[in-house]
Amino acid sequence: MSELARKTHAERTDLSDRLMLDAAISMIVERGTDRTTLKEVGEHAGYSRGLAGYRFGSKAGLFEAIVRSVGEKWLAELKRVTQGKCGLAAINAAVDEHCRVCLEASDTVRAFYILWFESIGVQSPVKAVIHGIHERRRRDVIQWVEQSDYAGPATAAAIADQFNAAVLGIVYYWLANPDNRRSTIAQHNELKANMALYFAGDSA
Amino acid sequence: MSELARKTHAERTDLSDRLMLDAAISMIVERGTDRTTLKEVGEHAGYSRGLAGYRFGSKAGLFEAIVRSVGEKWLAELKRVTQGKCGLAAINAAVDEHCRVCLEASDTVRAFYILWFESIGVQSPVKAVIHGIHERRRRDVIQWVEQSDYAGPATAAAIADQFNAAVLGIVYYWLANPDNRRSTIAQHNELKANMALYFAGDSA
DNA sequence: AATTGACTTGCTTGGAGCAAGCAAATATAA
DNA sequence: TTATATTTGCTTGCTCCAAGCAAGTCAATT
Repeated sequence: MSELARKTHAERTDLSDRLMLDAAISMIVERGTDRTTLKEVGEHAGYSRGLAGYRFGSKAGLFEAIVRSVGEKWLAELKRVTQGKCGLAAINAAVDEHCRVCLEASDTVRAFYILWFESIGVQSPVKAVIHGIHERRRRDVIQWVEQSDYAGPATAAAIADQFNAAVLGIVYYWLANPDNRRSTIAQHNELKANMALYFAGDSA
Repeated sequence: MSELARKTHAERTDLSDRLMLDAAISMIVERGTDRTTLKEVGEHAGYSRGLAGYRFGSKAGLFEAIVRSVGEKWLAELKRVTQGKCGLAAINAAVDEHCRVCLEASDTVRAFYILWFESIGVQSPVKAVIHGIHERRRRDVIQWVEQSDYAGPATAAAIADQFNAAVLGIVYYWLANPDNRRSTIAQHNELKANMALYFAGDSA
């Protein structure tokens, strides 16, 4: 069915969408968002100059589409590995999964986080999507803490913020030093150890 | 001496440099780096279209100059407030100073961190400067830990990485939610509390 | 007086984005 | 089924504007 010939409209757009998103992800990882041009996204995907701009409306629209599609898969995966867990067990599972994905080092995730960080300075559609993802992550962590028997001094929200800040910081250094696998692993482990401190002497 | 008339060469460049850097910082905070143009930086500073490009060589060069100048002042300030301290005291002083600067919310610092985060996706001169700043921060924290009587299980490097990751994560959320002063304060406080956990039961 | 250095202006290049057009796919009618 | 109409995926030609370069002007230095 992947002949050059006969395709339904839906199949055509699905295909060109996928090809262009893949092309864009590669280009973002290789040369950054600045030097990723709509023209080349279209052409690398095997289409014309103009298709990426036409399909996604603008460069920001293209980036938004990437963040949306990757973000959804990512959140679903995190949900899966923490299913039925709470407290430190859920946190550990989430950190492990996160570390695994970083080490896997797919262009997809790298591009996702590059767009995440770059969205900070602009009033782009990407920023809104990221904000939503962040909020969902935050709520998840709060829930894990609240459903556990944690009874320490820090609020669940404070722990969640601390946790998410740490994850983001770790991601930053991972992006900056992609080849230092040892450090990536160590920082994830240290985060788990750090979170365990909250749950260590809390039975009082 | 700030007449329109007679200026020495050094005075002229110093002045135009400052004016253009200020203009650029405002524009970055207001509209993001993308929509900050060399043309408007020059014009907003009261010069011609072309001066910013001529002076800084390129847009990346302008951004590098901003990160350099802000970064130097910033590191000096951090050095000042932690002078003679070590261990948790130094960490607490650094966090307090960091929190203070965030709450002050000067365009300068905001632009600095925006450029910091955006440098992640590119192979820009900014990235190298940021990397240097990060390394110095890391060494500082390691030193603080090593010079204290800390004797817990985590290495000084691990604590430093954890600390810097947390700071960066907090900065991210501060940039994303600039008006939420309570959260900014809370996260800084939580970071101090978190770091205190390392030093709590370590006398063994 | 000669030269250096600050700053400006004119120009080229290239990407973003828009609109008009072409061709393949779908809907409608005989 | 076959013929016609319409929608929709995709392309091409265009305008606009920022980056960056080179040649020029004028003030400051020697």
